[in-house]
Amino acid sequence: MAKRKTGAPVARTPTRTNDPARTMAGSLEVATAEFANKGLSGARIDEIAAATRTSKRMIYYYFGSKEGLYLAVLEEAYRRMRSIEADLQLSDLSPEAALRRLVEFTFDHHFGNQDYIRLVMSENMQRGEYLAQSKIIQELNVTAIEAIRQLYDRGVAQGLFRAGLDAIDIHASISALTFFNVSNQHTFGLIFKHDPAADAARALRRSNIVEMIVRFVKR
Amino acid sequence: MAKRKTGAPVARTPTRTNDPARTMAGSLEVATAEFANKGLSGARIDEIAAATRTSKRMIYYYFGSKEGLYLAVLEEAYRRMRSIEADLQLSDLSPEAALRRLVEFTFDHHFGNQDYIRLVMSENMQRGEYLAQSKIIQELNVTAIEAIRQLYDRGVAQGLFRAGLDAIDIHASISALTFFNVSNQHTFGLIFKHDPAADAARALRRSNIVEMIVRFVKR
DNA sequence: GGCGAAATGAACGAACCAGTACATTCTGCA
DNA sequence: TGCAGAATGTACTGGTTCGTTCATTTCGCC
Repeated sequence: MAKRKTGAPVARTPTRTNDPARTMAGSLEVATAEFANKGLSGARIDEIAAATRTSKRMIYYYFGSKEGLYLAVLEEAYRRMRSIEADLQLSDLSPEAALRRLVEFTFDHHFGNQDYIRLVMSENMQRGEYLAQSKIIQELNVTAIEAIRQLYDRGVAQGLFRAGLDAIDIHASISALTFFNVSNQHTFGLIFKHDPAADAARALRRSNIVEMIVRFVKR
Repeated sequence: MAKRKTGAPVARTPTRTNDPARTMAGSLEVATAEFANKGLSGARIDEIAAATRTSKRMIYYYFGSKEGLYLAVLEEAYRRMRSIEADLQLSDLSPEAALRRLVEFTFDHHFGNQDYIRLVMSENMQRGEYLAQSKIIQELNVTAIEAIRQLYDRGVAQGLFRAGLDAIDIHASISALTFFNVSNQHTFGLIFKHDPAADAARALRRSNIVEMIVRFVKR
């Protein structure tokens, strides 16, 4: 468990090990969970520091302020999201299959990354104030839109999809349906179907969402 | 502007007027805006008090704690929402017309009550912790579901809608599409179509959402 | 018209929390 | 191998914020 630099002087009491990269990465990871759980104003720097291998002093050293840390967390979350989304290979599927796969993937992905969802919710509560400061965000949704546009255009060309739709609009619908499913699970799911067969209910919801999008696009 | 109880003694300097109902109502109104704007942890009791005709002392007198005030705000918001939703007269429209009207209404209503949306977002950030304490909430969505179920059953009976769908699921989709349109406007709208012709874009979005729901339900 | 309870006002306190001053240790490089 | 700058530890502070204490005024009611 104890970590000791090889060849480090045996003397000296607990020798410190400088590792900026680890320090920053560790802070970011803990901060992501904290901000996702409690939002910007609810999060506590002291708590983040306590859960880290490092100290509050270091967080301010690297990120400057609570807001700076929050912005770094946000950017990192978006970055991660984009890198995953890029992996989808839609071009070698038929338009409809590609669309189904995209929706299914988005649904699963949102469900599997609730911290990301909560960060986005939090940022919307701040009216996008911090996101507006960041360049990196702009690129994210644009690539998602592009994927849809290509797939959609193929579908129209083949006479499978009806023409005149907007890729942005389709993207908005997919996001809305899959995002809400996670973001509002507490106020919405509170009323009905609780735990019993939650997996089955989710699978049903998933297929309904796919169906809804496909029906909207098809001729 | 100055208020003076009729027949009150003319002597005495600024005579106080006890008015519990006004005090509570005023506090609730201001608190609603504050909580909607900044969330539970971001809101400040002192700021709420400062914006009221009354004092912080009174807020604690009536609501006990910050959380108590928050819960009262939440319940009041839900109550108001329910009373408005009940006004919809769907039974004398054809099933499809009724469905369209319901979706349009929900869309407009969410757009016009952004404080409510933000309160719900906030509550989801708290994982529904406070909503769970409240009885009144349960009833709200149930009536909305009932309205859909009736309309849907009529449509199925007339052979217009396909059978086998779940009213809750339809409600989820309507809510998701219309809620997201407001809740995520900042992180989503940031990238594309800004102010120019925002109204036109919203109208288009609205009709697309209606279309999507109708297509999903129809045979 | 007076009495007890409800309602209100002003100021205070104790905890909390973002951010910092000061001192020390490590590390790459000359 | 020694030094300059980067990285880190400790302890503190100044302001904020929820909640309360103490005292007073108003109101319903008999």
